[in-house]
Amino acid sequence: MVNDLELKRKKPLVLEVRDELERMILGGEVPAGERLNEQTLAALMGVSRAPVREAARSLEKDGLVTTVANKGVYVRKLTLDDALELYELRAMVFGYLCARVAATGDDQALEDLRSSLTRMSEAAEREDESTYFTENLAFHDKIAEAADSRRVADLYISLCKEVRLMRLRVLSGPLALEVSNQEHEAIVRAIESGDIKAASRAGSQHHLNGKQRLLGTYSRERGAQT
Amino acid sequence: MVNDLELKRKKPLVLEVRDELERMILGGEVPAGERLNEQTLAALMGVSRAPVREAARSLEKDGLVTTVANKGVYVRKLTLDDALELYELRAMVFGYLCARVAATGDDQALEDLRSSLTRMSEAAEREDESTYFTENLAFHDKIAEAADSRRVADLYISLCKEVRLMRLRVLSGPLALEVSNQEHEAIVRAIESGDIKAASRAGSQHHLNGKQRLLGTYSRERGAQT
DNA sequence: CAACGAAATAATGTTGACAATCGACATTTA
DNA sequence: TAAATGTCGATTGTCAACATTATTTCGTTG
Repeated sequence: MVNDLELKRKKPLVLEVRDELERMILGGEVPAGERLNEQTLAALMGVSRAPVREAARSLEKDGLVTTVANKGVYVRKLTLDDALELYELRAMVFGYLCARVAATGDDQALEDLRSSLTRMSEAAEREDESTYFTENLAFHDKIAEAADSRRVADLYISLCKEVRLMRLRVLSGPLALEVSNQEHEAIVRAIESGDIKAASRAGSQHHLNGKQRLLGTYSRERGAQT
Repeated sequence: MVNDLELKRKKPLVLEVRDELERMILGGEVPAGERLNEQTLAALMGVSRAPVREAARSLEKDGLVTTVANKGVYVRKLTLDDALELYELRAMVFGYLCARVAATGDDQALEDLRSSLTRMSEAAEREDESTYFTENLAFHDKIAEAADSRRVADLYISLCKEVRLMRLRVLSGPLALEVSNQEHEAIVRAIESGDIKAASRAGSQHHLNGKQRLLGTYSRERGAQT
């Protein structure tokens, strides 16, 4: 439930609202294409409309919603083509990030990545998709951070959130987790070796493979439909 | 029949403010790092603070300003490293856009690009840097539009604005214009041929060359400085 | 005289009310 | 009947006032 962001807040009000809205959107509580009513949401959270507006603008910055003048903000609806483009763009950006990490050679970051790798491996063996999912996000975030490029890292994180709008489950089934983590390991190896081009390739390829998995999922669903 | 003047007058207030602020920032009227005072600007433009805030958020979306909680919005200040990263990111994205244009094969777009090319060539011969500058922007925008990918095109346009924050004049001198336009022609040729990879390479290389020109400018300035 | 702290100041954050705008529905007219 | 127009309701856009936070100033104290 979304009721009452209590008064004992420590974070700025706008962030509270923003996080709540983001959770609702990415969690699928509000379907794609749905309009977000300012005053309704403001009343629900017990705040005024201004912070809701600010939060909506913030979400727009991340591509989660679109604003139509005099009409309101709508949860962004992605077509399959949009998603495929996002995958390609994200693949490029991630390749760039991996290359930068390989170039800097941050030992601490590498250690973190390694431990993240083992946690994912364990989750994959247990077929614990939920844990794998969150740890997977953390792994990618860590690479983004280690690349030491605020601007590009923010873009990458934003792109990942956008992709999540489609609420795809391409990472389901024990095999998918295993394959995905092998790609992660390839990325870390390339970074460790300091081979910039290899790191870029491994990073890009990881998301491009995700795109192929997505296409596979869709054609399978289409085949199973009717 | 549509009356342009009336449309301009009826343009939403927020856009009015946004464009004015963008003009002031990109035009260099307000220096980088400067704080934008909400009520001062509101009073200056004869509006309330709300539209100024909205406009500021919009500019933040494009990376022209940064917002610090409880302190205000500041004109983004780019370090040389930031700019170099932006050049690389922009090069990737532009390569992607060029590849897409090559893949779609839009004849109308190609014709527009060709005519833009000749206009730039003429401006280069006249050493008319101002005209070349605006036509150059239009050329790149056209490619972004023709790529038929709203999301990526917006990102690219946004990146170009960000780069302009540094107010660099890498495109000065008759030779620079000539060289730049040769790269443009290479891009169009690659697109015409339908060679996707060549188009991607040509597009990326164009901005990467720009990065090198920027580095050259800086080292020259550093050399002349002391 | 330097250093610390509290009050004054100025800015942003937040609020509720009002105005402008858009879509839907009803009414009129050819 | 159907097209055009007028009205109504709902929602966003805008505004001025208040609350909170950060900074600066200035007086006190060691």
